[in-house]
Amino acid sequence: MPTIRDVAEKAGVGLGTVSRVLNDSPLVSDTTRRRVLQAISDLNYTPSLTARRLSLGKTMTIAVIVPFFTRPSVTERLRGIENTLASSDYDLTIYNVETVKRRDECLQHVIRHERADGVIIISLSPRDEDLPLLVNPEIPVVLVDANHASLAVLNRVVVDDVAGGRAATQHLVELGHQHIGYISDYLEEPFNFTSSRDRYLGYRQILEAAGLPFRSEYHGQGPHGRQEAYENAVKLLTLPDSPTAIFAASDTQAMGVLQAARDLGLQVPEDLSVIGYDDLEIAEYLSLTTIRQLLCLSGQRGAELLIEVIQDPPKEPICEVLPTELVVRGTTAPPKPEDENRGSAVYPPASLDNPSPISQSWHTG
Amino acid sequence: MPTIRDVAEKAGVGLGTVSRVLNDSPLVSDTTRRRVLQAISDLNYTPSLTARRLSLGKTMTIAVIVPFFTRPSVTERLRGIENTLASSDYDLTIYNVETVKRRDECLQHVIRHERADGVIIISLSPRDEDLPLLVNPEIPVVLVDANHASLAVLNRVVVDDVAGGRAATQHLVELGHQHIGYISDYLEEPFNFTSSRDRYLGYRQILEAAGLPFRSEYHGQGPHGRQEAYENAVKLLTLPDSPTAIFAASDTQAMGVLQAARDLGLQVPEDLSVIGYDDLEIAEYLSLTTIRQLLCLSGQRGAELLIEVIQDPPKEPICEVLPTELVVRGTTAPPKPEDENRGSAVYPPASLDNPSPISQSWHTG
DNA sequence: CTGTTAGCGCCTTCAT
DNA sequence: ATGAAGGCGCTAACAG
Repeated sequence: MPTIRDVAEKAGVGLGTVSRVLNDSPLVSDTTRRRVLQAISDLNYTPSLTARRLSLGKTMTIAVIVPFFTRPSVTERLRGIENTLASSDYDLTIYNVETVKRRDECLQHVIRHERADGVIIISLSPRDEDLPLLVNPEIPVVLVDANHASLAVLNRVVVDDVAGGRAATQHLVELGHQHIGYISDYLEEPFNFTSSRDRYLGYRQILEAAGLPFRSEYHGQGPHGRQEAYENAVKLLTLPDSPTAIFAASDTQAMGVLQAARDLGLQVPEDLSVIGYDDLEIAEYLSLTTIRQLLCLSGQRGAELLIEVIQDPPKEPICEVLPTELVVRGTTAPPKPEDENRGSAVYPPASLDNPSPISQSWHTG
Repeated sequence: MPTIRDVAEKAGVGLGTVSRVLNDSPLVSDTTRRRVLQAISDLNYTPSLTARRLSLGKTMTIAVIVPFFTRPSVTERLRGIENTLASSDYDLTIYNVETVKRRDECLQHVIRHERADGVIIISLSPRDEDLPLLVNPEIPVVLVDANHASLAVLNRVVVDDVAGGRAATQHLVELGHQHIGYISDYLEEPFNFTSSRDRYLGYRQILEAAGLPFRSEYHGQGPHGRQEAYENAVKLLTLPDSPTAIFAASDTQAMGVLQAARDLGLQVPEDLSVIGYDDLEIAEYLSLTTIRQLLCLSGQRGAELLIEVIQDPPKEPICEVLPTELVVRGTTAPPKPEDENRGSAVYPPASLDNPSPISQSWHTG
């Protein structure tokens, strides 16, 4: 493997000159430059990234710490990051986090020296005990999708999930629903995700504003996932006084709700309205009403912000808020009139123990 | 930022000694080691990865070149890679490729010096002109999901997609279908993906074995994607003599087929059988019959293989073949008897120009 | 304009 | 068991 020294010899020039043409400095005569270039291509030489990193004191890479990076919402964010990094000089290294232990490892090791020039942390909202690490970090940090009062000291790109939660709930209220369920991740879980909590707040705010009581049995929490949401939805929908509408904290969870409705023989949106959150690509396929957030853009802005911050650190932490938008499709409609005075519904329990494979059937209202 | 030299001074030892305890060499007395360790923790010292890389001549990172890394099948593979790398000392850097130009850039730059100790290339089947780069690479290369005769010289992890294509088609034939369509990516496209082609071969083989004619109008090709598959499916299903079953080259494309069936008022599986490929998580949700391939495992094996190859290069290229499996769910069934002698079906063209949002309804046979 | 020199931080001989 | 010295490949500052 040829080094810069070999090139210098071959071209009959000094070592520094080669370096200069490599970094296209203007301080090289055209003829020398040509000679060096020739030698470079003769030797099939490529500069060593590692050596250059050491010399420059930069790693030329950006690290992303991300939980569960196969979740569609997460990959969209990553795509935004990758896209903007691709047109920069930074490499992208990914640390996927699926356990609390690994999250802590990553926070400790990655943010420290030499692994990256900057870090983007997705959806992981640092605990108070992590803050010291992040507030005066050795390398710049940008948080994406982590909203927390105490995070005001950090650079971040967020969405107003409380407002999103309000928008979703408001939509259902305006349709005339009075029995509105909410299905989400555990509000308290070890990763300290904030989105379910914030959307929950918005949900509560609208209920209150509309004079509707909050009922804890209308709130199904569980691990993130379609299947878990399915189970929670079944619980809500078999309640004596079951909701006529369900707000799911993500499109994935909304899919579980739709599945539950199907298996219980409920028509969507006639018998049950469902609204999701995210506007994944699949939401359109399912004709799912949802709250759109700009996932890909959040990654893009996060990466752009990080690069800015690396280039010149801001005095004050920067916070960028991305908008949300209600997208009305086919899974929400006014409740049936008779739902007003319905008693306890009875469903064939057989379909629960042994849910029929698929018998889906809903129409736009 | 403290260096090894600071630690040495603080501990009152030589620079080499610190290095030794860092790499837990046995050639250090217990007392000295303790003293050094103390200094390290006092100074909150961490060794510089970059310097160590340069000195060791290793990058301690593995690069993955991957097209369209937001596709679910791809992220599953990536997850397998990430998981096995997480428990190793390697970092993972990702090069996402969405254009041919970028693919070529990546092949050129990444495989060359110093960016990584090894490369995993997913689903990108190198052209003959790329082979020289890969056959005597500067760093080890493992291909995942790239099957090609001329690739026998490379390490790789593959699935027998021809067999998978056969299995899918065979299943439909056994159910009694005689009019079987195939919807896939373009068989020839710039990225040189092999999967659609191989599955196509399997499809053809079974048709022939079953004495069924191949009809080119039964093969819909287009760019990868649900929407594109939808449009192709509509074409097939509005043919005068439309197929009673469709084999889609991926679950994503199968979703487009299901959507088309829905919009055309066809019941699945009564009027139309659909089989996909991959067994994505969503396949179960959709009760989609499909060919399962072990996506996550393919990534895992790829990473493991690469690490092996880095540690000691094999004499002969290693090829590992992963199995496929037919998973029968609710979208395939025998054709209706009356389909045998059906003429040209007539569908309301309105539903094509303005497809109804969702009116899905199928049952297991 | 260009050659030379001194690091960047660490690992690894080589003496001791 | 340990300290000193040389080198990994490159950049940047300094003379010329």
